[in-house]
Amino acid sequence: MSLQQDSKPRRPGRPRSARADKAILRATIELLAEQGYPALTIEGIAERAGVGKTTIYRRFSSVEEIMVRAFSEIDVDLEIPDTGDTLQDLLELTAFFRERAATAVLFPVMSQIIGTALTNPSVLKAFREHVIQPRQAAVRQIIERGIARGEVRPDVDPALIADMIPGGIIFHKLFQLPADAELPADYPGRVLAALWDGIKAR
Amino acid sequence: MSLQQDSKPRRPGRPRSARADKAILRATIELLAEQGYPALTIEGIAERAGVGKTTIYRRFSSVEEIMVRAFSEIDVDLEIPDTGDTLQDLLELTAFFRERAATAVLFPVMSQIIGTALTNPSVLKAFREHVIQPRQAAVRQIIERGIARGEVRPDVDPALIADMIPGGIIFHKLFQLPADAELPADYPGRVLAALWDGIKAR
DNA sequence: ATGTTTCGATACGACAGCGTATCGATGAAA
DNA sequence: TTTCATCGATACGCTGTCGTATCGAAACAT
Repeated sequence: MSLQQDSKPRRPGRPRSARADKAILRATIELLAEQGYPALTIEGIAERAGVGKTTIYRRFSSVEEIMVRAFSEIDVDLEIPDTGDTLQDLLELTAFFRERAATAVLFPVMSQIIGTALTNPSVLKAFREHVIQPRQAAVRQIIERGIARGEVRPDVDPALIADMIPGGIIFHKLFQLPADAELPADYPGRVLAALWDGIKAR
Repeated sequence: MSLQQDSKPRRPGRPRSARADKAILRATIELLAEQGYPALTIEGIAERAGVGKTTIYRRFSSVEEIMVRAFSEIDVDLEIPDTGDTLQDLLELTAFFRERAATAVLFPVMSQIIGTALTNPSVLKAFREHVIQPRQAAVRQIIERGIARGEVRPDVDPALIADMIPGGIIFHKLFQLPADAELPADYPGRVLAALWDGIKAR
């Protein structure tokens, strides 16, 4: 038995192109963000990625599979603020959320995922795991740190706050702002002003 | 000039069927909620409504037009609680939101609208005007009443609260709960517990 | 050099939904 | 009774996407 048996089976022939891999995933995210799920066809992805349909079908068997993979590859360049002050940490994290909600990619992608969730639960699942959960974990961690330091009331549910901060932001952008408008820069501060007195230690 | 000139032009021939009108709009909402936007085709609506395609094309020129009309017809059976106590009013209204979010119709329809908004802004607009705005106005009215009574801090922004309450609920249901799960009955109370100390008068 | 696999490109038949046209029947006004 | 738009039903050609097959060129191991 070779020691490399399952780590590097090394099949013969021309290796799969890593370039094509990236181009497919990139084209998928971009198409989804720019033109929406209905435009996300195999042929459309292939054309945008500069790749043959064959190359896609050799890797994936459906658009949904490509999306799931694309979300798995999203880099979570998410740093959890740690200034020593809970309110300041929350402010910085919320400002980061606002900045990302303004991004030309993340917000439209999320909207498409929401719409598609009814018929594609696996796509929603991947988005939850790779995009939503890290962000919510960041909120929870800050709150838990605050509780440990005595800055936050111990009976505050971190998960609830992790719903309300992004929930408020997303709702505002979805249903209040014009489609092309950005969230006001003072919105994070206003959200936290409404919440902080309810959760801070007394 | 006839006095009835523009109120009842009364064209000759067989009148449009009000029965068909209702069946089309009803089938549209149901199809959207059950199978999603991709399944919302003219032929699908016609079949479900028990109506000929001709009958639809005589009234609408696209699926989007039907959706806009369908939202305009949604009955806003929304009563604004008025118990004399602001927190109690908010609790009752939030409980109503929770109940509706559990509905088999409203929540999935909203999800489809969000997904479709990128390519169909007019549909989003109609949904905002006929579904979202009345609900947000209810929150705002309760808050403003509370401010007038001195129960709520005068510097609280009613619109912000009107974002955060439904935003938190929707976010939780979208990204936290399993697809078929209902919001816990105590969720409204927990949302308000987090907010109330931040907005109540001191 | 040879063998094997992937590359991008292209062609194929199948299918679904589009928007239009046409049908005889229906319902209300004149 | 006559007139006429609407009724549900059905057929039409068009288009876009599907998934598959096939091509010669390219890439890597032996």
